[in-house]
Amino acid sequence: MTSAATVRRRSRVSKFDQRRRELADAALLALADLGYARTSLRTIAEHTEFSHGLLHYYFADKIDLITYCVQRYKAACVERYDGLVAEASTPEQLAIACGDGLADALGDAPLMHRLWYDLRIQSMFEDTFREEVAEIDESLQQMLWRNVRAYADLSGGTPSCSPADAYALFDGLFQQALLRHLAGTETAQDDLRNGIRTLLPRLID
Amino acid sequence: MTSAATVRRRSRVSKFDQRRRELADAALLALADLGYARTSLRTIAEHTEFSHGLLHYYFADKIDLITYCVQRYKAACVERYDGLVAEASTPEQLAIACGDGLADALGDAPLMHRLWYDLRIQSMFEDTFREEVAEIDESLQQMLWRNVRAYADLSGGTPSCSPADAYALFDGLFQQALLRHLAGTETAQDDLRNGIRTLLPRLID
DNA sequence: CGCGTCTTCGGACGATTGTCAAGACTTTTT
DNA sequence: AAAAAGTCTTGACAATCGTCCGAAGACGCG
Repeated sequence: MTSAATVRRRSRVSKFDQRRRELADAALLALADLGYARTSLRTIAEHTEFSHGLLHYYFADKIDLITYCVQRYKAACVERYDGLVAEASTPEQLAIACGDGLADALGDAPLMHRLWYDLRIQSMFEDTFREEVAEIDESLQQMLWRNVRAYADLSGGTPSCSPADAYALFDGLFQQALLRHLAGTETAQDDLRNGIRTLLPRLID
Repeated sequence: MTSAATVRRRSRVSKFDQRRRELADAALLALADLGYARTSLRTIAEHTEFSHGLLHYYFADKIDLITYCVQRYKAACVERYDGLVAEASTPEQLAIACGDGLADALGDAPLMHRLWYDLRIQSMFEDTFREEVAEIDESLQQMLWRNVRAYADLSGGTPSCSPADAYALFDGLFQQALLRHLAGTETAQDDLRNGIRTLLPRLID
């Protein structure tokens, strides 16, 4: 195989992958709008400039598409939260930054977070996504644990709970705030901010 | 209207309601099996001894049925958790009892709790159940708050967070444990037990 | 018994679903 | 330019969905 052929082939493959990503991103928008239970392949296609038949050219079936969507979502999550470990010189600053960060995330993209929780629940019924979902949960847990450790360092203590427990506690606050936020409660973001800020010191000895 | 007629009518009405409850309970089993997204009226009927047409005799439409299911579920929840405030003479005993209680609930009926989380997510997409779901959340929050207050009394302190935050934290631990339990993690129940036991003292000043 | 009301059944409907295949259009290769 | 490969549209399919309806069964009352 010549070098030129390799480049050409690579280009085709990458174009194929690029369209896959494009379609998956449109599908994510549809899913965020309607939720897993109410999203069909045709409504997904309506979120693109293409027809519904094309989806089966780029994806084997619906499960394949949604699995790929979840992976895309995960990539976006990791990328977004990777540089999110706030820089702060005092534990109070870090706690505030952490609360603000999560409250902003809640306010900026509530529908995407709603979708994430939806898919995570679906993974309890269908084991097709289970693995992917578990990986996302894992990376979110690690992201949060970095913050907890940074807070412990700044305050001169050590974390007094497991990373899994810390993540579960933060996630509980976030999900409850999302629930209220979508129900129209104005104070949901502020409550989350305060909840996070007061939670952090509780996790340190 | 004669007295006899009243009795007859009452009897008819109560028989009508009784069958509604019966069908709703069967529907809950189907929902617990398959989840909201995958449960149709015909699969619900297959969980009963009746045909699918009967469902529309007792319920106006599918939303009516599921709404009634959620109400039934709520009634069961409140009844179950109302007498669950453990009797303990030391804070340590109460913390252990609380952890054991939630861990047992997780182990006894994981599918029902999975359904609860599913419906709570659906309430974020469809506002039909939103009210009912919020009421259930409220009662669960109150149940947990009774335990937190009892713990505070026994340990001679006062709760240092809001009821909503306390519930969110407990719920986060429970949901994460459920996720792991259904994924096959053997230690999920024990982790939940420990998580609850160590969480309670953190909420008290 | 006969009549009327309450229950239940089972088939049918139109709409929607996931899937697929045949063909048209576009781009690349020879 | 011809041929080939890749991309996209369209229409159809079988299955399933929620819903509705006519008829048959069950039951109570005169």
